[in-house]
Amino acid sequence: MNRPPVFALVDVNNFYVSCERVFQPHLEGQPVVVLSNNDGCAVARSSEVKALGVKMGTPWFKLEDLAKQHGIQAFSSNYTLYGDMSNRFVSVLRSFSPDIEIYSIDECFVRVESVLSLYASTGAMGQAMRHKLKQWVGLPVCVGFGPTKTLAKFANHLAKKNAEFEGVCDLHAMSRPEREVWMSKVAVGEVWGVGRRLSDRLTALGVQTVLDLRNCAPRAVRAEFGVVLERTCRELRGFSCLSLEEVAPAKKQIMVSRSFGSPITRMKELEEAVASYVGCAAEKLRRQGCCTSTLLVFIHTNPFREDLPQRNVSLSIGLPSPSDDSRELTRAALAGLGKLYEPGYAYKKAGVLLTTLIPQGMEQRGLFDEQGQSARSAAVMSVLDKINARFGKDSVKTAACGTEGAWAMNASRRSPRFTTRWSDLPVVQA
DNA sequence: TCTGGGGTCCTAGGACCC
DNA sequence: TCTGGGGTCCTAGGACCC
Repeated sequence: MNRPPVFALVDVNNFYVSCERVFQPHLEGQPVVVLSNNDGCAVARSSEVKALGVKMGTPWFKLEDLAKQHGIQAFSSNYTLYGDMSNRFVSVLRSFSPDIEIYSIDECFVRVESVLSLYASTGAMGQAMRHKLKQWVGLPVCVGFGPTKTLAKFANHLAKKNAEFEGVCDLHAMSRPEREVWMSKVAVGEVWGVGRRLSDRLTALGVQTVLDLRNCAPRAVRAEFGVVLERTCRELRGFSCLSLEEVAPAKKQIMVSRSFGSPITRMKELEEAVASYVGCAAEKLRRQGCCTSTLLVFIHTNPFREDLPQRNVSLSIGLPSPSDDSRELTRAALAGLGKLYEPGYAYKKAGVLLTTLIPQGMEQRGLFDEQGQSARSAAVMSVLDKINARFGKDSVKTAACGTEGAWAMNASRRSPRFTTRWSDLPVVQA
């Protein structure tokens, strides 16, 4: 029963925009963008907006004229909504196959060779996925099938860009010459794992299309570009090098950083922002069941304002013994911030990075730690997390976070949390 | 006026060990 | 004139992903 692997890559079309449309159906067919934090850049575009030539990551202020002209509707990021919709997306996919890797908020790899016999064809399985996800969750997806992850990604790309596939592309169903024709039509930069830099270097060497890269000798690719691209090359040739990661590996670092709604000059506000980020990072840390022994704090000014003095500094702080206690981490971070802060600059962004993450119970305790201290700390943090889980984020936080939030980011265009707050439930008129 | 956030992996070089 | 071999750990920087 050792069938060769068949990977499906299921990807939601314009995920954030599609989530907004589920609860605001009048947006269907309209040009819509979703903006990054602080309403900075366009990070999701409806097909109507893409057709206007708007590129991923375009700053919103550069788009406003075009938006007025074409009636583009813009939304602030509503991560609570997108996260919840993502969970629903995954749970529907699990009804097709138990072998799933959640690759990103809007994409899953699925191993399907063990369940394909339930369908008339691989393509039929793909259409069944599309139909069920649209009906149950309201999200439009494309599906690509291939013998490796990289090829499934490529198939998904074809399904997205070419209407004749009707949202599902199965590379197995093609003849070899047919596959090669498609590979010769797509630029090498579209391959998963080939970014701008590699794409430029490859093109300069005459490797311009997906087919060109597939036809390279893997050994030569390794010598010139390293082991990562060699794997990509082998995957394009149909040898599976990347396996399905069903259990998400524990994070190796936890980062929380934000740009401010408006620049900050005062220490007090920086402290509040950093304390808030630490609280958020510490909560993630506890959810993963880890503690940390190193914490990095950074602050910087707005790099786009070349007319203003710039400051970009960070400090790594070692803790006397590993901790997951928001209060201890906050103390350490604020002490570090005190050393970084210089008046006279307009700070635009700050952040916290937890690096050395150690599983709970494996930590090396300090020689002079008091007995029982850790148990008390764990009890307090557990209550804190329970209250916030029940009554909403930030119901309880350290006093260092302040209450004014003058530094908070802009999100004036955010839609309601339709699926996660009683007060935001959509109302259906009878 | 206005430009996101959060990750991973690989490599090279230096410090240090026996 | 002439100075080994094998290894780990850490950091910084570069590349990639969504």
